[in-house]
Amino acid sequence: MEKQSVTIYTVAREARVSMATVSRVVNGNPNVKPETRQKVLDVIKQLNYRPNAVARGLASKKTTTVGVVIPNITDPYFAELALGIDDVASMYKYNIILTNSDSDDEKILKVVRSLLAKQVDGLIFMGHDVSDDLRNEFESTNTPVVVAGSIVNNDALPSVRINYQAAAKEATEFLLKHGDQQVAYITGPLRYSINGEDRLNGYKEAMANNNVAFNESLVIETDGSYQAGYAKAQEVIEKGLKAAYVTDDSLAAGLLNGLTDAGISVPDDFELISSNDTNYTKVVRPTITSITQPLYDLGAISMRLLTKLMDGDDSNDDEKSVILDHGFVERQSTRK
Amino acid sequence: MEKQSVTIYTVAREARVSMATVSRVVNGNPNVKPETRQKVLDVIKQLNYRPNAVARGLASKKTTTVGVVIPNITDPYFAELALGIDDVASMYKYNIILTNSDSDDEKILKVVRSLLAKQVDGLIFMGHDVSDDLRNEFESTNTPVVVAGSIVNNDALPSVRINYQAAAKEATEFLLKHGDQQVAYITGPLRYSINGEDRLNGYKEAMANNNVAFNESLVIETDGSYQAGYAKAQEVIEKGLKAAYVTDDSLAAGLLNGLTDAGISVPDDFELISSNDTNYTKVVRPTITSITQPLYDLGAISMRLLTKLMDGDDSNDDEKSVILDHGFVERQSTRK
DNA sequence: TTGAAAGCGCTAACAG
DNA sequence: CTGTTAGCGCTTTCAA
Repeated sequence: MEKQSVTIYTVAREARVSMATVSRVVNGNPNVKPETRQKVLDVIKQLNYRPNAVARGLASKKTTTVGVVIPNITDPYFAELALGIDDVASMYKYNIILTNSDSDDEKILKVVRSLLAKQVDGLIFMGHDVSDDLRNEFESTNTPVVVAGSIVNNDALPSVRINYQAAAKEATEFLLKHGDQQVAYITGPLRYSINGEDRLNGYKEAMANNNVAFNESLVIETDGSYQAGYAKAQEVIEKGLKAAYVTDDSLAAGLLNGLTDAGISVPDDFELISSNDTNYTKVVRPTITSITQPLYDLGAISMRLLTKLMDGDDSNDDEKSVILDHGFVERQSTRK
Repeated sequence: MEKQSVTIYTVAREARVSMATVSRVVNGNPNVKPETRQKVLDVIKQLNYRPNAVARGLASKKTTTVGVVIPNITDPYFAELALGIDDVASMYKYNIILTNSDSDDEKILKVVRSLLAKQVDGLIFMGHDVSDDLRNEFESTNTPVVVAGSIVNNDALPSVRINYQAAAKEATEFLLKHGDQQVAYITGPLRYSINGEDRLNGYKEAMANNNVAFNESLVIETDGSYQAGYAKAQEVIEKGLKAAYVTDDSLAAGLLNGLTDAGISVPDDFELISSNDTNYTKVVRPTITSITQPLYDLGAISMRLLTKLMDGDDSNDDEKSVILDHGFVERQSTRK
């Protein structure tokens, strides 16, 4: 009992007009006599006609679909951005092909190619890194690309982010001003420029500003996970550290819980500041003092920027990159 | 400097073969002489030819894309399912159009229609409810649909889930056996059948089994959010309650923190069990005892089932619905 | 205001 | 093993 599909041709025949006319009314073209329009509309409703977006895409070379690559949907940081992206996308009548990249360069390349093959009108890339092959791919396509959050070393591409270096500097100085001389820098992979350059530079800058020598052994690298944070509590205790600026909320939450479970009292015995202001920082106890980022807006504005690019609005090449304001919120993981 | 797009025709001409042959090579059709294949492959590489998936979709009536509707990406429960879906999808070479529905019936209908217009090969629906219009939509399309998690009143549609009633019953009985006679049922919206029927029935069943009368005032309805849980702590304290089975992890986490911040000690003064075993239950302190669900698998198996349906494998109509095993894990929010 | 007709780039018989 | 030929369902000139 396969339903017979009703096409634009069926409608045209039934309404005794041409396909062109049907196409016009479907697309809201004003050059149609009201009576004709009504007649067509009636037939469309009666037949329950639904335009085939694939055919439309082929003919018009627009798919009203944008690709979004995300390292991991279950990461609250990126999920929040994705929410902003999706909201604005649907506001502009775009659908989103969302693909997990697992931060794996091979897979990233694969999905980007697949997205491009599907003729997405634009692409939003979230990730920690842009490999050479990927950069190549982006440069050799006409499809506009926007980088959202997390990447900086990338002036070639339009991007939306905050000033990670300044934020890290402020967080570190906050700790320094509390008299913590040995502020650790506990981080996700340093090969990601956001960790290995921007934030680390901010950290160093704060140290320099306060005349405390940079100490390599205070830089503690992890994979950025909750588990890694939990496990590092031991090392932190052994080293007798008293404070840390942490680059990821999951990492910070893990560290916090590891410390607490080991009998260390935060913030009395240890002060902690994190970077992303995701739910992690608010759900744990004590809550975590953090740099704040407009997560939703980071995504929303990326998508908004992309719509402009897709509309061919290259007018202001100067503002291809958008830096949003960040903030800072004191919670319970630091002392008053 | 718009790049001239290279089509199958360009390749055919350059390789001095027909489009059909190029198509065969691209699609791995074995009926091509090795030398010819090589020649075509060379030209493809040289021209950097990429097949246009939209054209392919139009011609073949397959888009290798599936639609996924999700209430909210940032909800860890659904995000985990989405991860499973995406992994299996990419395993089977499908892309995913992921759309947030905000649990809004109007919007759900809109996105489902849009997905169908885009000729997705299949659809995975995550949500709390299926409105009449939506059910209608699903029934009048040939596109296979699988419901993943959360919905039960829906025997018409293939679905993948756990036995929510049995799980709720076990959780409630655990509390009852601890001597808590006044076990509250703190829930998200009761209009969702999963809360208003399945879990509630499990709760009642447990009460009946243990000869404790069902008490309407122990059923506390909320919107299911962390904030709602936090706020409800007050009411719980005023009512002098000592234990609760909670239907959502965010809700449970909020309640827990609300209680703790109000000076109530969990589990000494109050026992708490939650339902979904998301990160929430593991990150808070005390950690939350919970029903466990194979979240990732729920998604993965939904997608796997969908691939079968898309392949037209209607062979076993009997097992259209899959019920996965659930479990239970004791953590710190209940006494030993 | 409307229609005819030429594609969009590819797949899928069918014939050879 | 390979080529020819219709489409897939729609948009978009171009004329009328």
